[in-house]
Amino acid sequence: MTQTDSCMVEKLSHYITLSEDDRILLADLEKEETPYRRGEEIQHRGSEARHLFVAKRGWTYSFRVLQDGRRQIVRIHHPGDILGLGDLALGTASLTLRAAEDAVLCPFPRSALKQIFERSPRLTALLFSVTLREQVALSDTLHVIRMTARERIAFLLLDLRARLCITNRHVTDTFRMPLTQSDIGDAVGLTNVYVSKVMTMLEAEGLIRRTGAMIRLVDPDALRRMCDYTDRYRTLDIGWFPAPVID
Amino acid sequence: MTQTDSCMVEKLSHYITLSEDDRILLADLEKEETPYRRGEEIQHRGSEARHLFVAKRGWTYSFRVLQDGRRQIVRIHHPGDILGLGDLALGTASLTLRAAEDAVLCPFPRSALKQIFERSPRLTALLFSVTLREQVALSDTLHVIRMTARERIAFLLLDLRARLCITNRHVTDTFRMPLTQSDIGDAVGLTNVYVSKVMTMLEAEGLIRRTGAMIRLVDPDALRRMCDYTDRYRTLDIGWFPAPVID
DNA sequence: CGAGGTGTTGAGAACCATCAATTGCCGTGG
DNA sequence: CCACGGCAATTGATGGTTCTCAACACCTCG
Repeated sequence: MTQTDSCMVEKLSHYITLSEDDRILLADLEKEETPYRRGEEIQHRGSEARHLFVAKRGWTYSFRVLQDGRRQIVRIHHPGDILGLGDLALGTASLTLRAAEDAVLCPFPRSALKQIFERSPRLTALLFSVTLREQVALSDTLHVIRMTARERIAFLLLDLRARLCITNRHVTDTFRMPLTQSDIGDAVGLTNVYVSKVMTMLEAEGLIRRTGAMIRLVDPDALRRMCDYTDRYRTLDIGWFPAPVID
Repeated sequence: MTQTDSCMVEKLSHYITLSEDDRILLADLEKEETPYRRGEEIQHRGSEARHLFVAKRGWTYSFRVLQDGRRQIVRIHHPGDILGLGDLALGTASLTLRAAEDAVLCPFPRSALKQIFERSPRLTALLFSVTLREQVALSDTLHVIRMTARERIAFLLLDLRARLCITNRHVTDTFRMPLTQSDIGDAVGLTNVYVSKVMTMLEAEGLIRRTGAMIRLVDPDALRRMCDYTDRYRTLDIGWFPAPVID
């Protein structure tokens, strides 16, 4: 039972040692499973945000449609992420959530968070920190969206890789990319046409290598210098956390 | 002593009734005061984020410098805001913090948060929610930065007004704007030159009116339609909050 | 009175968008 | 097995929004 079959627990254990009670609280979030097909809408902007989700399998993303029809993808979600937290403060979904490929999510009610807040200050602090880091990631996106197209693409690739490394330690420089070029464009503020042109250029320059749905960062250091990338996911400052509750 | 002389307490009281212990916990954050001069740097990106701040007087902003020297202002802070929360997860400041005008901040150590997490789940939930809303605000910024220059400026003005309304109920359509046009440009991804051109246009069209440092939104509805603005600050969903602790 | 910051205005250039056409791939159905 | 449709990616020509550079007016403050 202490065996980890949840990528969320695995992801969180990367930062602190979870108590038995913490694991029980977290297991509660993954009781239920719902599958979604590629392209399917999971939650619509404006709808009541009744529950949150733990991502179990497959990539998903949150986006918003501009008045002229273009999309802005705000965040790409991976297995182990908690989805819909941002809307907790509003009660209404501020973004539309969609499956980028076939995916499985675990919906859970908001009251489950109440349990966590009341029973484990330490786990609460961890969830708080993870949320804060998402915020930093958003401000990074805001920063990179003002750079040139090349730099934006480089940033996106490095960031995806860094995030995949947390749950999957043996991800090094090659990973699977289930997003279309339109998705990529909507994430960094470019058209699919220009994404194609830039990626073709990057490949011609020997910085990346594409084979099917796999992508390889041939020269990650060059990419990093290009867009001034810093990995936000490797560590988390837990110095200020409350001590574990003594049972 | 229950008299509110803190704009942070006033801001938070806008959403829930604070217990006596909550007020004590919050008062602890504002024990110390530090003044800053207009343009002065409060915290530098990369430095150790030793403490957080409560903004007491004056506008400040967090920004990051691009490789070519341009700035991206990520967030504009008003009195009553808590500054530096985002960096709590990293231990290092991810953004530089600067005073947009003469300002007074209250620095407090991270351990003060530990107190709050341990003693008041309800106040913790409130701080968590306020943070989540900042996150939504950031995703709004990401959204608006893909629109045209006119729309970006309209959004910024509406957003500033909505935020000022929380602490200052009688702010209606006229408010003081201490930011330079360079600041405004850096906040929404434009040059000071273009900000000037757009604002001159907006004024010629009768949408806004400038007199000195004051700005008046003459036709807020037209501005709202223009950039699809929604006010995030009026309410907060507190339905899931833990119950107050019984003393 | 001079200096520096702030805002305004104009001319030209750049980056990326838009539009359009083509290729390749895959799953579907005849 | 092949024809077909649709999606994804590619490539080229043209154009627009905003940037860059530059000059000037205004105000405040030393």
